[in-house]
Amino acid sequence: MKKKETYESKTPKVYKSPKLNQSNFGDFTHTDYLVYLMLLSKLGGVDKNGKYLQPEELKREHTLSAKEFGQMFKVAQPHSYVALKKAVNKLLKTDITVPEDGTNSYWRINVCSQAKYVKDEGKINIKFTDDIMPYLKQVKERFMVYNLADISNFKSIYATRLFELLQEFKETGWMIKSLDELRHSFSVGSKYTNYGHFKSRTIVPACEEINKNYHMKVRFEEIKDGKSVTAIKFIFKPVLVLKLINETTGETKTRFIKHEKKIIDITSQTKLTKLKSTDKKLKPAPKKIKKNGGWLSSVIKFFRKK
DNA sequence: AATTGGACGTATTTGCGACG
DNA sequence: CGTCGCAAATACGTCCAATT
Repeated sequence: MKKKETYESKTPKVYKSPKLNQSNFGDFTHTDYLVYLMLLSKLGGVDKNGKYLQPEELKREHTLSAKEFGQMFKVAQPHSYVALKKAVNKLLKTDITVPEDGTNSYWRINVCSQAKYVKDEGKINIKFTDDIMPYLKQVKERFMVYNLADISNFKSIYATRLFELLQEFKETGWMIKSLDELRHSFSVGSKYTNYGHFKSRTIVPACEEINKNYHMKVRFEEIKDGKSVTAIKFIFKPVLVLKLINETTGETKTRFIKHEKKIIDITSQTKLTKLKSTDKKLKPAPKKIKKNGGWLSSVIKFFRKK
């Protein structure tokens, strides 16, 4: 029954460097963005030993079918074709903007150099550019990976983006972003110049939607400089990190205890009023796990300095 | 004078079924 | 697999009155 040497993860995962994660994606609609993410999930990967593949080893050309897209995001059949078609246009026309380290400059890069919609087969072929590859380099520090399925229930792009941003800090439990950074990552452009509008139309609904789907308890505080808000501090339940040590071999492993997914009652889904804080608490992670084939584990929390 | 929050009308997206 | 077209849901721009 057990299968070894899997090259492709059964659950599609998105691999990104923080910079790519923080990038601005122009005028992608939510569906365009999902197509882009799904393509990214085909790009990254691990080898048979579970090691991340480095850019040189990655395949550049990928195919995405309307069917698999529809299944992943529960998009009705006819619509997924249209979605792919439109996304092809966007992917070719739009470039993404990535902040450069230590400066206020931005790089604008194209995601793909070729894209085609294969008629009668309902799929797209795209070829990623050289420019995006460095951002897929798997460096240990804060490299982020998450399951595509994790975001499949989000309806708004801001929820998706906020969720992605929070993934970088999932072990920390909080994240501070300046308004400018947020506006950049949310790609709002010149929209919502009024802070109140920005808040009520992006930050608040995004937090609500994430909490609707996960026991994550995201909330935020406004950080003010004088009277005006300049940054937002997001606070949420961090994931637990289990460090496993094999006493006999001295080998170590790391396990993450993710946020529990909420089960959404489909019957009441149409009009979800604000969820009361009767949410079940996260199952407390065991402080000690019994010896299990030589693996002894203890809970270690990691803190990261900002 | 400049900022904010609410409200409202319009434009854009999305969901869905019929159908070829 | 793919098109069409309509209805519902969201997103967005803008105006206005209250606030500082």
